[in-house]
Amino acid sequence: MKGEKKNTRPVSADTVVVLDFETTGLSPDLGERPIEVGAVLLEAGRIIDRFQSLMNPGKRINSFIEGYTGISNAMVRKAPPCAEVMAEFAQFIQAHNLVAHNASFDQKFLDAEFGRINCQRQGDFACSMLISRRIYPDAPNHQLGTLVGYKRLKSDGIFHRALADAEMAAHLWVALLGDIENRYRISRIPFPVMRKLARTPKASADPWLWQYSRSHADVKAKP
DNA sequence: TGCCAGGCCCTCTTTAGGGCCTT
Repeated sequence: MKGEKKNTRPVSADTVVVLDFETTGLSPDLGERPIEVGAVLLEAGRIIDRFQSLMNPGKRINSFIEGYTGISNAMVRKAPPCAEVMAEFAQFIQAHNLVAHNASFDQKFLDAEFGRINCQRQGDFACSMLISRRIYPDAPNHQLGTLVGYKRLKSDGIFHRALADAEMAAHLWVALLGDIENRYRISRIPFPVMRKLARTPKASADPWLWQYSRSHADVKAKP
């Protein structure tokens, strides 16, 4: 698929790229590589562009990953190499801020692959999983698929494929923003505040958000 | 041959251990 069109959307406070990697394993430090990347560009809570590509990791995919993702060695054999795909992906994400579910995982792989092609990430990462743990403490668990069901979010029923997971994470991100803004009566919560929320100790996240709400009363009232 | 990550978060904690989450 790649980008539906060349992404020239200007970076703004209202744009964020939600991304997901499928990989050969858990850690690039152990030589694992991506086999697929999927991402969507959100603008003011709406998906306005998509990116998806398989890539050839230059190593065999083990049977667990083949079963887990449905991505086979035969599928990636004819795919472009990681370096080519990641160079295109860098054009897609530009300097937009980034979101992923368990972002530390995707950040590791993105930075490792960008390092291989001498490319530098400009946007900051926020983690929908860490924020979900703070905003949805009563969810059965905080796996992406569970949260999609818990919040009755849109899903095409495909899991563990990069674009499908990125789209679900995007819907979750929009739900988080809406629920925080409604619960704490904040008109628009900035991306840096979401990043700070993810790093706020879980037990103090609720009072911290109320404090933030009170200190930003000038933007509290919704039209 | 067998094993391999790492940050977060809770608790039977803090001089630690184990589950969660990502593939």
